[in-house]
Amino acid sequence: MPEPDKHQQIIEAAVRIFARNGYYNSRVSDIAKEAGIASGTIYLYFKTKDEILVTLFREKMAEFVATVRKAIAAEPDAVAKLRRLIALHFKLLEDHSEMAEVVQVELRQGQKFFRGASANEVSGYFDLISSVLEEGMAAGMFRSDLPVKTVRKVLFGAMDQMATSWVLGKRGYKLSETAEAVADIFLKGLAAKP
Amino acid sequence: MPEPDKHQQIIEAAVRIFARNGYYNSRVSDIAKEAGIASGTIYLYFKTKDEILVTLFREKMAEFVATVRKAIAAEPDAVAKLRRLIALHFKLLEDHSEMAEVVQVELRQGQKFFRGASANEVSGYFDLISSVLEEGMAAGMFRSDLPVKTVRKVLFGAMDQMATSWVLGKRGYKLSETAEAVADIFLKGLAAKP
Amino acid sequence: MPEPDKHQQIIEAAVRIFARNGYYNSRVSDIAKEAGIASGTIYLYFKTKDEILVTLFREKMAEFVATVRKAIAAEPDAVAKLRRLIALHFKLLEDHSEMAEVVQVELRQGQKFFRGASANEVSGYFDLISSVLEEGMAAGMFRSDLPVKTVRKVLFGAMDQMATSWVLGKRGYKLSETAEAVADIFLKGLAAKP
Amino acid sequence: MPEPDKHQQIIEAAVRIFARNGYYNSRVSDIAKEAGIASGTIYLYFKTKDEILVTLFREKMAEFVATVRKAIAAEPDAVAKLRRLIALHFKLLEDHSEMAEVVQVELRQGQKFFRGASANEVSGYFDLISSVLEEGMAAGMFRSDLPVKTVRKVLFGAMDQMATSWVLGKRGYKLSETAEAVADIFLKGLAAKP
DNA sequence: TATGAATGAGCCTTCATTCAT
DNA sequence: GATGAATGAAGGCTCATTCAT
Repeated sequence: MPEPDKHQQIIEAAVRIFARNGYYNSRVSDIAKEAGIASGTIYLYFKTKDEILVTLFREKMAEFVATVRKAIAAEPDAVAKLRRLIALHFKLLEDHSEMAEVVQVELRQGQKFFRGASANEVSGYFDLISSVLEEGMAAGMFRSDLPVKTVRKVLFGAMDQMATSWVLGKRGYKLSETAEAVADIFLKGLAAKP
Repeated sequence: MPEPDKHQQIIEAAVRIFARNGYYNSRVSDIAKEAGIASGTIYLYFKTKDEILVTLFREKMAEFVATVRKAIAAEPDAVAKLRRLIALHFKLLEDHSEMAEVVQVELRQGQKFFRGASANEVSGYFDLISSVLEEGMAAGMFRSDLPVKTVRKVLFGAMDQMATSWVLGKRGYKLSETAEAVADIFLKGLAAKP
Repeated sequence: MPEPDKHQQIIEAAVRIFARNGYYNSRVSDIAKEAGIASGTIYLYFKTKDEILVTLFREKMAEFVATVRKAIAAEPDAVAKLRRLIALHFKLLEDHSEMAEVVQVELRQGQKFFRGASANEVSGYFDLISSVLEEGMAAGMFRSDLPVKTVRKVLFGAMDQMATSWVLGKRGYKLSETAEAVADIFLKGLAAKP
Repeated sequence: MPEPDKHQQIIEAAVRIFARNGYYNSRVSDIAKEAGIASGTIYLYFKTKDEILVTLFREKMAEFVATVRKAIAAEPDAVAKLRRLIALHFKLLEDHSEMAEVVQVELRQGQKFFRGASANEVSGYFDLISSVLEEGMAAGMFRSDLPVKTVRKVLFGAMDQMATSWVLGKRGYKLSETAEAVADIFLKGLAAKP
């Protein structure tokens, strides 16, 4: 009976290793060493090296989405939900900087990440964002003259780029402190008011 | 005397091959075959496989930035420039779909791309965007109460995500037709007007 | 736990392969096949192909010197020691003809052998020869009017050339039977006595 | 009509290059550059890279033997001839230190040098040495109780080792100044006289 | 379950040699 | 003859994966 502990150990070790060296420059044996087990043992829990990456992302993403979903549920309206979502997106990455490194930088491996299994995981988050947008439109708080999909991509892209930039810049400032500005642009736009 | 033609042949072949298989799943010999030359010939023009990727990006990016810069120079004001920039960003990727594949998907190899030499190339584009934003702020067309850097990241992130999504979705629609919606959100914001 | 057996297997296989084809014309995979293992296994025991050669020489040389040292210790005086050393030098090469092939012919790779690590191993043998010479000089059995270093080189060179010539001549006679003549020339000289 | 000049240029360039980097670490293109010609031109004068080495040795060796032969012809008897031969052997190497590097160190490539064509060239020198020895034996100046071949090998080996040692020791002293000691040991032997 | 030694397919790169100009 | 760009075979080394213990 596979120990869930060991599974988790491997995932956590992989996060650290991938964050440090990148996926292609990490050996399975590096992960094993970091996890304090033999490299063969990895294969009792994961079929391939790729599967580690995919599983890691799947699980972390699910956790992430669950946390965000729960948090925004407590907010009174779509605008508040949106602000909370943005703030939390940044806060969670900030608090898990190794994971942020993996997600923002290492996981952007073409074939492996964007296509393939992980697509499904990401779409869970996309759906969550979309639901907030739709709620806001229905409530008349958000404009309804734009395709939700486009709006969702614009918002996600904006947050994602903020995060990537923060990771690449060696995390030299607090990502979460930029949340309000991002929410503000997204809600009110850049144009000067007449 | 190394022919510039051959250099270009190799770059173009590499774009096609990387777009098809991804960088790590492309053999140098694949590129050579695609270019119709012997694999050893590659090494008369590039020191390593990595250098092909980096050079490819550098040159294509420089071209891209030059094209955009020239186009927006003709526009009368910052708002027009911004709309033109967004439209062109999408149009150029649309017209070079293999390059788009490489840039949006394959090139996101952590260590190799974001860090390293390519960082400089990207920042050329970032600077261009920033200059438009600053021009608009100076002219009173854009809000001045937000950090330019943040605004720039939001815009770039939005465009980038639109592009990535389009590439991953097998380019099943016209990316350039989404340009106006993106510009609109960015300028006017999502919030419903009172 | 890396098996010492396998280390030795590889060394012995390498001796046979190098003796047969020469270092530069031997593939690592040839050694692996000869040792009855997979070629990747070699790299669990040696970092590079070069390291096999160097290690091989180091170990065999240490063995050689130890054997000679032990044998001459039993001899009563410097002349007897010298004769024994010459006889054993030849006998040992004769009994390990593949190793002789490698040492006399293949190992004379400029950069790799003479310079570099192996220099230290050779000097162990040189020191042993020198100590016998010095003992003989101190005892008044050998002339003291000549630099020990020169005498040592002359002796070693003479033995070495005898060995090389024997190896190149396909070992068509018994090398050890020439030992006495060599010792005789070295001790008494070529000049006719008045 | 192949220019003899170009042939010689290539040989001289090869001596310098091989002396500097060793045979296996020298590229044909290095030799070409050193000779101030295009690498393809080499192949108008030599069939292969190997042939350069072999020819180089053949020609230099022939020159060497001719010089020594002529010099000793002028000497009155076998002892004088022998002393002259030893002195000249050292002197010539000393005066052509790049060639010495090649001959003593780089040329000792098993398969390529000792066997194969070069064997013939060396034997010319061996014959010359033998002829002096035989002359001395016939004249009663040298002992006749030893096989000429053995005596010849001992002498050549002694000289060769002196030279090798001098080359490896970065030529930090004058090789030619050791000639007398070598001759002395060879003629009178090491044993103390009663 | 756990181990880690062993496997061997895979690939980048080098460089002697060729040949069209 | 001279050039040097082009060729392409060859091989050292890595590392994900397996499997006997």
